[in-house]
Amino acid sequence: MSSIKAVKGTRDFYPDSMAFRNWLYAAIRNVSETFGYQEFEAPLIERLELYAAKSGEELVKEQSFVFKDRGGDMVVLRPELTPSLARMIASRSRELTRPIRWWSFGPFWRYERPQRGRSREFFQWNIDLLGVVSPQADAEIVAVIATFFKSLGLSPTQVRIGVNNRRFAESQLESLGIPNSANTDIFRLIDRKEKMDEVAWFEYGRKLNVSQTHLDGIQGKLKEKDVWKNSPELVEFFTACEALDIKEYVDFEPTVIRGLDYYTGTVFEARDADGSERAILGGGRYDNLVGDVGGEPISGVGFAMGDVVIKLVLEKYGHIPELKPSPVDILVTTFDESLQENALTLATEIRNSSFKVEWYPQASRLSRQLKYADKQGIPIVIILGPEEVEASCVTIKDLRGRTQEKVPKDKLFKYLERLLEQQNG
RNA sequence: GUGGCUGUAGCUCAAUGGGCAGAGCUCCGCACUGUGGAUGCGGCGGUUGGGGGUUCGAAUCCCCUCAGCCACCCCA
Repeated sequence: MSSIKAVKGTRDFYPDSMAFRNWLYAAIRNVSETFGYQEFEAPLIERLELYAAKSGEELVKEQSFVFKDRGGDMVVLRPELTPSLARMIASRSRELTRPIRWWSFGPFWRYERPQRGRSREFFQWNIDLLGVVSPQADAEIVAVIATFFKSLGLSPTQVRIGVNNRRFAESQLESLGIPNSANTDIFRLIDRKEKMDEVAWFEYGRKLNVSQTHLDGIQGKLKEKDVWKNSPELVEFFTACEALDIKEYVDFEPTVIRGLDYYTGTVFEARDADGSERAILGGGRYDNLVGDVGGEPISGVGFAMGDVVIKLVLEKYGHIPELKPSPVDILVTTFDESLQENALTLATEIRNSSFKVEWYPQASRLSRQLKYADKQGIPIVIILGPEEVEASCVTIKDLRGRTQEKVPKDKLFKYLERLLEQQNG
């Protein structure tokens, strides 16, 4: 038990969890690039003022790591990426070719009580499409999500993407005679609908000074799953989803509103289908964000996904593959002390032919070296003992099939190539 | 920030009502000096999260504190 503990809410990434993180990163990169998005990164600390403009007030005031630096400036460990993105876009807004498709994967911090699905330091995938305003653009971002799920083996019965539109929600409220000025509270109320039982929900509504008539009206509206057909914007959105072949993942969900204030149009979130975990990701369209930090207004649509909940969901459905700890495919054993140099030379030769090779760094018993290869998930072991040296060959053992063969040195590389192709194929 | 549950070996957990801190797994060694996730034997490993209190005696009871988990809040 070490006496110095890790900071609360942080996680140590030992090689096995690092392997998962990199696997997830690779899947994210793959999907992002499939749709033409370009990777970028922003600073991990920003000036406090950057978040003053928008973000939910609470996010910065209550839930961020804020410090005074040595020069006396207030800085924040970034709790989210969108303001940084907005700043970066704003400061080059004339020279960036539009549409802008950017994505990023990096660490974020929020000063909250850690619990299931939530830590104080987490990794987040952000992806945004800026400079184009259309339901089709919104649908593309949702298609990125669906494609991502598909690529991980998550089926439409396992995960769902709920979509709504804030402007449409506002018009629905107007039709009930609810003034726009009440929207912040009402949106919060709507956001809770699925999470509370009916009695508690009405109670909460009354606390917000919403009349019984309005509460009944809202409850009624939230039950109508087809009202989106009255919104041309949503109709176009769902038509685009069909063209993008993702409709099976997507629902109209009137209770999806999202917490952050800067969303203006389409909003969406993805959840585990049975709703037992917190939201996997959330996002939507924001119209004015870049203008708020001093650039020309540019509209965008995007989302953020944390690494914690998606991992829980993938674990739940058994979609995380066996990730082998070692990055190499080949282990060169050391037979005995006298052959140590031979082993080193052999490992170097193989490495120089651009294979990934690990050398066993001492002359332990052979069974021990084989056990090591097993545990590290290294599929191929090369044995170079006196017999092999005598015959100028090596023994290549394939741990996957429990087979082995003596291979002349001049045919070694071809043989290895063929073995490893089998693995990838 | 509020409330609840839990902290015992690297990990998972035991320890009758307060009476000698244990087991499994892991790790290391040996059986086994040319061949694997098996088996057997042995070994390493602990201020019982930390601090204080009650007691002849505390892993056990009480208080404080820290951490983890769960719910709220909020959200990825």
